[in-house]
Amino acid sequence: MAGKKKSKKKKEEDLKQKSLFSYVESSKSEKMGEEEEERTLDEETEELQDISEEFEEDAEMEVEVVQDQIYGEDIIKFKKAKVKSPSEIIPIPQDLFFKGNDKPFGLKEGNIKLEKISRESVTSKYIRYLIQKGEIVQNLERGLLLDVDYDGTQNKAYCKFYDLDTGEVKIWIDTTNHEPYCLSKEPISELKKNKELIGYDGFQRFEEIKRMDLLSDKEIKMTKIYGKTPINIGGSGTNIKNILAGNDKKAWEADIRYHLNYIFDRQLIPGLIYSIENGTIKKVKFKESEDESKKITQELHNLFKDESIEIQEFSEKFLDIFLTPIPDVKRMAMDIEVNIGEHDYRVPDPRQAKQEIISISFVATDGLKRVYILEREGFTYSKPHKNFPADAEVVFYKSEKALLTETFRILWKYPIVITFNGDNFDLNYMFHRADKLKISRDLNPIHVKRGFGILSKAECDLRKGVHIDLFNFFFNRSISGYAFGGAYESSSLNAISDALLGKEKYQHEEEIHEMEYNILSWYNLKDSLLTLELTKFNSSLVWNLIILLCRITKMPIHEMVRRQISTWIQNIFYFEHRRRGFLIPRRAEISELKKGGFKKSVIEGKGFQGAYVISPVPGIHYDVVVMDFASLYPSIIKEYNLSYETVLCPHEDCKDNLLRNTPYHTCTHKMGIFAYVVGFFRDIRVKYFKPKSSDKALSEKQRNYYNTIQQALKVFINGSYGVFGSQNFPLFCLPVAESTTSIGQYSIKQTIKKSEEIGVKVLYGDTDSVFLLNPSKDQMSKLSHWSKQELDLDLEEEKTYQFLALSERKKNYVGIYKDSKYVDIKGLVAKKKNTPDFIKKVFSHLLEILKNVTNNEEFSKAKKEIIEIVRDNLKKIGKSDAFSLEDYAINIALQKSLSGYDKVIPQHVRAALELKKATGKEFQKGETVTFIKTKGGNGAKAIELASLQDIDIKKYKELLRSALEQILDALGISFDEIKGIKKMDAFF
DNA sequence: TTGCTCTGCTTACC
DNA sequence: ACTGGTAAGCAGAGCGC
Repeated sequence: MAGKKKSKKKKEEDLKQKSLFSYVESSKSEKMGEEEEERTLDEETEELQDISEEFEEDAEMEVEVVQDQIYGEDIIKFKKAKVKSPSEIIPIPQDLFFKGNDKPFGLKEGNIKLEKISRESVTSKYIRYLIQKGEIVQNLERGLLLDVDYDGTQNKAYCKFYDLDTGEVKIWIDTTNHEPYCLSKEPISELKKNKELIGYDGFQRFEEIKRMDLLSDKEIKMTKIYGKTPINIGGSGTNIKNILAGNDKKAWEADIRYHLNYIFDRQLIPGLIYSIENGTIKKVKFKESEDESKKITQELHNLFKDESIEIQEFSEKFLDIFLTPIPDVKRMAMDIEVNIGEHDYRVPDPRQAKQEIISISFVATDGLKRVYILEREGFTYSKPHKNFPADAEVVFYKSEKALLTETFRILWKYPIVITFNGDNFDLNYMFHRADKLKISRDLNPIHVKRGFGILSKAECDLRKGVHIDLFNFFFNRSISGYAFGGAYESSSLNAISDALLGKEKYQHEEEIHEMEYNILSWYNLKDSLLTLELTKFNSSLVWNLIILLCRITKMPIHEMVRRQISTWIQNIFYFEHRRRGFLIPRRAEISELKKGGFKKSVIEGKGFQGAYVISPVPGIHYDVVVMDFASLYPSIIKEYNLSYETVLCPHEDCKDNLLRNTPYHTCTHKMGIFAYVVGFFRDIRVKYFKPKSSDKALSEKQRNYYNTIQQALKVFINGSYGVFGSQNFPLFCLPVAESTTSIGQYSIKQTIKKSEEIGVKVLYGDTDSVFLLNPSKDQMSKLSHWSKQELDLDLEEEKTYQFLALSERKKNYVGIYKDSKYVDIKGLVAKKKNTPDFIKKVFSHLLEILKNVTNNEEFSKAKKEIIEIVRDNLKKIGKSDAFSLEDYAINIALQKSLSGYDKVIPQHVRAALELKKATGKEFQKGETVTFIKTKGGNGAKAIELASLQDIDIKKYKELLRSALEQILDALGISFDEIKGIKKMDAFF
């Protein structure tokens, strides 16, 4: 137990003030007891944690107690349930069975007759049904805008609003007569000569308009070419874009999907609140009259009063996305279990939907807790599992068709449905399974869309409600990395709920298909409980984050949760272009005008040169202060006015306004679009929401909310530079990326120079930081002031190490914080997740000893101990009583699919292939293979197939040696000296 | 077979 | 549809001896 606790604690430190998670952890204990719901759930987990107790009463289970080698805990493993003789089988009580329900639902409700339209999407049909029923919303007081999409049958955009007064989803169809279009720089008179265009069936009409062309910094006349449908603009096959291209003419803004275009033109902000009056939508202004919001508005106005007019104007326009309170909504989580055959390790294919669905659970914010279970032969009824909540119900079904039909009834009812991996599994599976079971499509609430791109992952939406697949959201690299600070290592429900909620899934040894009803129902319900809880914990932090991200990105919820940072940022900038009447440039326009490439990258094959890493001064250092530039790249982008239109701008008088350390100049007339958008996000976060998030004068709930905003902003601030530097970003501009990093290099190099000038030794630094040897307060403030003055950047004190061990390796060090004594390990092999546990254990042992070192005398003492430990452990490798098989396990992720390895076949791939052959287990891209290094054969064996005798002792000794060498190096201990006793004596 | 270099692959840091 | 570059370290592959 001790070991586990420690690792948790380290994590906390790591994340301090870096993630939402840190906030979660610290606030959890205070909060308990405050909220009724939270408490019951926590109690449940308490009970859950004691699994041993839980199963002592269960006579059918054979319990095996194993000493866990990693944490020294007693882990209980369950053996398969014993096979029962038929006489033991207890029937399910009749009153627990589903009793039938004839009430019509879905499109069957209301006796509406709809004509058939071929190739119509299921959602389009539903919208026709609503139209005929007169249920398209015309009046709505307060609706949270969740989704915007395009309906092919009506050829119009439509919106899904969550009615805050009734908790229902209301669908509204565009009443503004918005039409699909693209732009051309040709005048109408020229375009009229294009017979192909004029004669094209999808062509509608021309309109002369004006746009600001940022690249030339001129307002230009353009022609808006309207098409009949979005497909006529830039779909596949013949369309206006292609007709223009065929005539050597170019189309602008033709590749933007219609519903996004609609959002841009109408300046809709998903996640904000709208009213509808006689079919017309209007944004509901947040109540400025309230004292609190008045105060905040005033504070924010003051904050930006000295900034550029671009930033002031932008902030004016978008303050309400942060200030409008986020309503909590009614929502339901669900999860299904299917009957996977014995020894079948493959994930069932949702499109085939071959296996029967045996259990479905529902948990909702309105208190619903329910499991539908299919009656199957050979399974025994018993009273509910001990931890099964008293307020949850179980309903048994004799037929799978009835079970699924009743599930659909529930799905139509809830406005928001939360799943974990519902896109690729649950919803997808149910949709196809329903077809197989011949359940009418009119009852089926699910809309399966083929995803875009080569991978073409499925996207499952609801015809009426809104589906949020949390897997998608948590899997998002920016969310896991920036918002949650890497708190969870894999994007499994188990890992995420463990990390964020401190709760785990129900652990099971038996296969799902052989679980008794009581186990199955609890297992199934637990998943839904966790899934819903993930959106509810910490005052609905995740839900708030989702809505906030919709507001910032201006993306409909269904799209926001499924796209990555690059699409988010792209959308923000497209929206902003349209808002200000700027023409969205074509990718090629930028790259032809602004070629760049003045310096090669350090690593071959990379697009441009990146950051500078200072060579460390090896050895032991005491009292090392780390100073770093606060969000270096975003600051540079703002302060140096970097944007695709400002860098290498066309103005003659800007040409001598050279950017430091680059051959490029930047604009002196206007602030660039990248610069003011990123600048605004950065400023409002650093100067306002971040301080507010830890302002003790505020209530915890308020701080919580500010923290969520602050984290959401961080996602964009940290992600923006990476996106700007990506060739795939449509506004990519190489000189912008190069200038950002080049100015960064300049800044850190100048800082080293300056430090040395004022007599401070720089020991190390990476990208945006300098490690200073025992600087005085005065020296530090001197540096800070100098940086603000000379570089326009904030250089701040970040942390102090009482002890720092550097080797000659970059990105590798061990330091101990001065105040908290927290051990900060960077880069060392022992920290990597592919390092065997036994090495990590030895390593942490060494660190325990180093923890107390504050001077050289203590250090010599520690040295002796360390040598003993290392020698001792080297001997232990391979001894049967020393380490377990799991201790030797190496975890390596597959970066590609198994078949993608054509050049070399690494160990983990060989192990995976062997396991696949032996058991049929398929490994997907991104999955982690756990294997052991073995003597002979493959050199590697999946842990499932290996035993302790197989391990390659020599290899493991070698691994331990090299892992420890990294730290021993810095401590001035050579490995040979540890091995030889004679030399050891000489050493001391 | 051994030693060496180069490259592929994975994971870390910022 | 897809955020960036820099660095370390292991292991496979190829090659000359």
